[in-house]
Amino acid sequence: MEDIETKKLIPGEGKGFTEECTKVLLAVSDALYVIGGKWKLMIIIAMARGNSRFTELQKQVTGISARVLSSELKDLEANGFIIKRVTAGYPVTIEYELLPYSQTLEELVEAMTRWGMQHREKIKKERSINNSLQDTSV
Amino acid sequence: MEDIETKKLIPGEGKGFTEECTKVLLAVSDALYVIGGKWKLMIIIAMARGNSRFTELQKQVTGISARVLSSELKDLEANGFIIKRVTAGYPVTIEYELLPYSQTLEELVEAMTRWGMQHREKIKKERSINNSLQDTSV
DNA sequence: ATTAGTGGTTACTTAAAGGTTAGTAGGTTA
DNA sequence: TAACCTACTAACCTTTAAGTAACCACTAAT
Repeated sequence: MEDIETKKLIPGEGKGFTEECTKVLLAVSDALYVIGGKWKLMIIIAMARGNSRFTELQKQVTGISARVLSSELKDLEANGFIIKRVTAGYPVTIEYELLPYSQTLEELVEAMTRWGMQHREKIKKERSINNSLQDTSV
Repeated sequence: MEDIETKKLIPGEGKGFTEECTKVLLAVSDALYVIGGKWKLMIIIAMARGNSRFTELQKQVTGISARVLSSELKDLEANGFIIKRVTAGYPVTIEYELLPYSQTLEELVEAMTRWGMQHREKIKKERSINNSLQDTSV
């Protein structure tokens, strides 16, 4: 896919293309470190779709518990993706808002969404083929 | 970002834009389920860069243990990303090859790589700003 | 006064992921 | 023959992620 031309071997280093590969590997593991895990992207997506209250998020992101949502929101705030906004008033309202930095994830989220949809389709097709071929097996 | 027009509430369902959001959420969680975790993408990247032997992969994907590499390779094979090829010969050689389906991940991997690099830069900048502002704090 | 909802926190527990060490079965090197 | 390399696997242990349940402070309705 990519062309391998640099190939400047450090004396003592193994066979070729280690450095360029290592850079990519590092970047991907950085990304996974910050937005990996089951919930972080899901919360950001739900927020991008208009959910900003704690209970809204808990309903939209099905399966998440209050404890996990709470701690994930703190992580996301610490990493500069969201901000917690407390509005004083008769009922104090708390809202979570996306910060501009969360928009840098758009491309990634879209790519992941496309791939996930595509993959689900693939699995569905495979299952139907398998079912029609061997229907009697356990 | 996206326009909200469908809004066909199922009677009994909550307030708006739940379905479109749910689709995206489902797709993303599907993707995370298959390629999430610390290692799967890293292994695919290392393979795309020319590594095909077990020990090569273990060297390139720094930090992975033999046990984990072995089980991840099995997962990747079961999901149709790679194939294990055993070549009979005086020393039997075992090679792992990417299957065409792994190419569907290209867009996603590129997006993740770009984001990861960008993020590392951001952190670096933030750290240098903080250091120059308050250097004496604990 | 009781009940219910919001927005959490804390403590406890379980489940999953990953690491460590050792060992095996084959082959090669010296 | 000993020591080392490849490609693992098994057993065991630690760490992290996530789930459960209870509880708190506040509001609002009955």
